[in-house]
Amino acid sequence: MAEHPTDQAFETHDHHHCISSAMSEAQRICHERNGRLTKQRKRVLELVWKNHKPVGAYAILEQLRNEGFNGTPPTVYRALDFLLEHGLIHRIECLNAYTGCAHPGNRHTGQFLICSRCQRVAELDDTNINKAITKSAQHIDFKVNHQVIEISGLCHQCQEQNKDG
Amino acid sequence: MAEHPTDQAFETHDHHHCISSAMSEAQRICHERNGRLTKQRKRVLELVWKNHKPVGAYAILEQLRNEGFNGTPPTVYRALDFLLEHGLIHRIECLNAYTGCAHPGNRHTGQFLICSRCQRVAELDDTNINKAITKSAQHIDFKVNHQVIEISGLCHQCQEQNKDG
DNA sequence: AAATGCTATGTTATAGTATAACAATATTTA
DNA sequence: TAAATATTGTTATACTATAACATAGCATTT
Repeated sequence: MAEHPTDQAFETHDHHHCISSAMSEAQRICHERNGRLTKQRKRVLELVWKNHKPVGAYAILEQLRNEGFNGTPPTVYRALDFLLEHGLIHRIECLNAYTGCAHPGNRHTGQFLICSRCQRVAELDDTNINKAITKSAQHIDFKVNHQVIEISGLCHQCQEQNKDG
Repeated sequence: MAEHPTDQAFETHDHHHCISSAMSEAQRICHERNGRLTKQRKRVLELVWKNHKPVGAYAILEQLRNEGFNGTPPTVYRALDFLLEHGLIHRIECLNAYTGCAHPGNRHTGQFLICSRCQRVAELDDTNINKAITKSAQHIDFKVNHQVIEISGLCHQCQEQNKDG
């Protein structure tokens, strides 16, 4: 866990690599934990990883239907629940949407920078933020279980483009 | 803004004081800004302040109806929007619920400790958390606009009571 | 007071997000 | 194979939020 772990989501990068790496990681993790990455779950994970923009459950549903999968809300929510449980995706509360986990393995809570212009989300895991929160919680003897940290604003690229437009 | 501003929400306290202080602050702020704290808006604010547990829009709606107010969703959401705009309440994203702002005045973003056992929420405004986030965002040139920081867990009192029960 | 413009509320309908409950099927284990 | 477990199918419904347009209230000017 770096002090300032720059996520590449806001930079130009080969996203195919993100996807394939996420998928093979998912395979590995599920195997390790005896979780079954079924066809539908796998496809939902791929759709979530399509890009770095969080995607809503009903958008996933529509995609699945287009592809001939069975599609009703429970199908999608079950797959999402599975993926959440195994730490393969995160839910972005302020968007009611889901995004691929950048560092899957065990269920953890991330910190998210959300660009309100391009919709991309970068996942951080900044030690200093975690420390500050832990310290503040300890101070009033609050036992932390889960964190939602979602920072909205403008990524570097979108700040530049706003100057142009 | 203290370094560890202990909010009293998790401590036993005279909540009538919270309410009356919140209401008079609201009056003052609205007057200052030429915002109209109408009868309905005022009543919604009171209901939000009923205790330190965030309350959903439809729970407010039901209360209003019981009291003979006109009640449809837009009525409630409009009141909530007004109160949010004037920094008198906060929305808790992970609960889809609303809670009174502990330090009203200008629209700001708080940090919330949410007890998953007693449902009470304490609002913090911890300098170190803010600093850590600012620093992390600056590092990748991300321009922060809004923060959602919601920490779920157990408050001191509920940790104790879990040992008993 | 009447006319005007603005703010707030009323009203109906609908969009968007998520889960309950039970049936059927597939997979693993005994 | 039978029993147990996990996954998926299916229908219905709950919960959260907003769009769109009509009406009413208040403030300012004339």
